[in-house]
Amino acid sequence: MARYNPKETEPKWRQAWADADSFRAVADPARPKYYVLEMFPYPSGRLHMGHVRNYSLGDVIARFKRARGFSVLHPMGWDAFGLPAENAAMERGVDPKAWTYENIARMRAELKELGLSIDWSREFATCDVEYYGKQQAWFLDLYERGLVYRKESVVNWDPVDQTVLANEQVVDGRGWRSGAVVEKRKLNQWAMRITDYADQLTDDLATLDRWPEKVRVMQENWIGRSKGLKFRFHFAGEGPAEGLEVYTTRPDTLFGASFVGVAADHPLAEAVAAKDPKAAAFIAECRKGAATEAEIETAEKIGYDTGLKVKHPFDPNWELPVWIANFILMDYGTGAIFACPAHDQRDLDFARKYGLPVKPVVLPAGEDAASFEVGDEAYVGPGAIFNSDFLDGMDVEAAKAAAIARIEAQGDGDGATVFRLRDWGVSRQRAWGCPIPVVHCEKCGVVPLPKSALPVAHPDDIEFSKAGNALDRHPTWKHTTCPTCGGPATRETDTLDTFVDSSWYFARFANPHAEEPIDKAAADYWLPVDQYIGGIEHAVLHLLYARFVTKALADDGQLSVREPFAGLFTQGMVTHETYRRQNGEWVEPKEVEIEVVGNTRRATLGANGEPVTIGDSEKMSKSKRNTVAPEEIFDVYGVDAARLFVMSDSPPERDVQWTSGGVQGAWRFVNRVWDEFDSQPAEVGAAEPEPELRRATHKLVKQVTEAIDTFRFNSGIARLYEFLNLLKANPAKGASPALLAARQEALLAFARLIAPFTPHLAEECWARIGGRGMVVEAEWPGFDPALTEDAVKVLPVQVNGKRRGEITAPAGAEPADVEKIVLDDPEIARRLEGLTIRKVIVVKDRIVNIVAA
RNA sequence: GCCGCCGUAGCUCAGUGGUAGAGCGCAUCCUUGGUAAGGCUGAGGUCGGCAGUUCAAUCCUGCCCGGCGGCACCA
Repeated sequence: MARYNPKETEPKWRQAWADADSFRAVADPARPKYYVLEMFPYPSGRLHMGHVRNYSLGDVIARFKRARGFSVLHPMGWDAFGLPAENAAMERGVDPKAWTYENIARMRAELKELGLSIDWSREFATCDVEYYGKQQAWFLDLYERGLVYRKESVVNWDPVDQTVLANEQVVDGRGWRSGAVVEKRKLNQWAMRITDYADQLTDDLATLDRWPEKVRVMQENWIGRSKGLKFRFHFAGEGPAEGLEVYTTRPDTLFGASFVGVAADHPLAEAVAAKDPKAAAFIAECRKGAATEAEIETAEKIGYDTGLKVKHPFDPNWELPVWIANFILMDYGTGAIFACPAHDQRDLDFARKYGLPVKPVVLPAGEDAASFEVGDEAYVGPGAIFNSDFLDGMDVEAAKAAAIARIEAQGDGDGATVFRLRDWGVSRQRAWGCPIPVVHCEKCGVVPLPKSALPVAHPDDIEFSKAGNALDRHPTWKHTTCPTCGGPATRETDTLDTFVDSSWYFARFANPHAEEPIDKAAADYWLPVDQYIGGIEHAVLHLLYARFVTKALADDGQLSVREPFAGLFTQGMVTHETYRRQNGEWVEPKEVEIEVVGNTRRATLGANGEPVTIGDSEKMSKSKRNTVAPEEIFDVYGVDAARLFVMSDSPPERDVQWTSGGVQGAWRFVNRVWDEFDSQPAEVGAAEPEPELRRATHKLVKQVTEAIDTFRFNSGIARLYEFLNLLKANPAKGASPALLAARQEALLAFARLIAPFTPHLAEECWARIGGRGMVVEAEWPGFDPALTEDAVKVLPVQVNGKRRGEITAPAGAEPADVEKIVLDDPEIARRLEGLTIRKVIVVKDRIVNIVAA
């Protein structure tokens, strides 16, 4: 009996797959296609357990679908532009390009060691000039279509990274990478008109039925579509001639209006402040506070009465005061509102504070119009409109429509849809990114380059010793000539947000060597991605941008699909216990020794026996030092054990806690599986297989197949563990020919069932028992539904709901026959002594319950 | 405040309207030429709490408690 040795076995099979070119994706019209993609990694230089989990999950799907006859595309690439390379350049004086490609080489080797079924012939990095040059080409196409534009705008400026951030990259007022408090700056910026697609991006979420509900809700909230009315108030007396435009989603409550409010940054507020020092002081106060989201949320509502009045749109004799209020946002709607305190909590808080009228106009069902009052809580529910002239008696929706119609007829405004989503600012003041292919000419202004001038590549000698944009500092690179007039011009030195790089890479994988950015025929075959896998942290960043770019490129005729990812799976994190010394320093798991006494665990520092505090299990991170290096695990237990463990211990969407005991358990399983295959004799004869094991095998195939289909990988693995115990209970040693035959059938199935999880072990086992070819070429095992059911059922017998015994009956036995067996059973009869049977409930093949008194 | 997920053995998690499961850990024993290893056996659970529906609830329904995540002055 030879011990299983992954160090020899695993590289051997990886070489065999490579030699056979097993994972090359081939567009085969005779077979259905399946595109599996995991979010591509940033090449930090080292693989972490999160990668191991992410790519193992995708590999299970890819191998499973291949075995089921699909033509599978499972590619890999590198999200390779970005700040870490520039930081490394600044800190260590290395060249960012060389640094990045060295990291890629290291990580590629590690990923290959994982034994992933990837078509490496399609690999590319976003920093390859062959890739970003194509990105420049479609950037120009979108510029042509008016989807890319330049504007001066107030932007989020990260003072640490010295670059602009998109709204999506600002979290709680801080840069998502640097954590620095973001400042506001006015800059000339490139932007993409994602807002042109806001409606489609919202509507099409409904078609993404294989996305997690959670992600769809997050995107819907982020886009924030609302339908309402934009209209103008006319001033009574003093005030700008053009009036004051407001936006509302509640035109039905117009007769409950109490005042009109504008944001502190609103032009009207600024105009008032120019003449009124008190107003100026108030605005200054509004600007002072409100640095972080948390402060904005808790800030008290304050306001300033400008003294201006506007006329109510439906009653020229009714005048409303105009206030400046801190709770109104300039960058949403028109920065001005009409307030109906009875039916909006913010307006109500404000009205109560400043003694403004509160007039209810929506009457909840069951309330009386004469007595209904609003106290400290605004009524926002449905009801009948009252106190509202021509709207009286209508429900909320009808009144909205009627009010909008009246305003439109008066020429004061129109029904409008407003979004929270802003255009996507894509300029970054960084050198290590995709250069924006335009020049600035003194005579012609901003001039896009012709495609013949592409790619616009980086210079090789960028100098990174200082912060800021090294591309802009370069002595010669930016100086060029204008393609229009031939005069002197300077290149744009901003580069594109790296989220642009990742917004179309999945389409490039269809044919990464194509002349055009996207090989349409290839993309038509492979897209959309059937199963996309990655972390939930990209729910509104990458996943929204990729959807937008897909739609924009589809409208430009470069793609046929309008959604890039038909299925999305968001996997959980890999966590580990945290350990701290008495002085609070974090300690790495490998420095800690754990002692188990009964049910309590004690930790000490291996080096000196100092006690260590065991903390919660948290996401593996450098800062808390609770990481486990994949390569060290591979070295001790092999790749298969590591893959198996990250998938066995939790459902894929949940966090998985890494423990040394857990991986040892997986390692033992690997060995026990091998023992079982190794114990099977080479010649098993041709006997009729023993039926019990045979049934168990078919049941197993059914269960594991369904578990993989529904992303319950841990559950499938649990079934495999159980089945191995069953095989051990039916050993080859001393087995009858019938049992040996059943074992052979079981093992042939088992090797294929474990292949998606532990592919190297599967090959070794398959070869050991004489499987034909390699497992990667074998069909997924089928099962006979009739054999997944037991021939004889053990039925528990309950008396008054409590288990009192069991009987055996043939599968599918009729209730009357079962009842007879039960009543003939002496043990049951004893339990029923002195009782009258009122009812016997027989659930076919499941259970019997006797109700007796 | 709103929405979602979760609560089952000491730990991490499966599971089902009808006999409560796995891995790890723990205990006993065996093996001592797989040996910083292997194997056998076992203990351990009012399935978060309280009601309801049902012949029968860990599972369905409602309320409550606890944990996690997302959104939130968006008119």
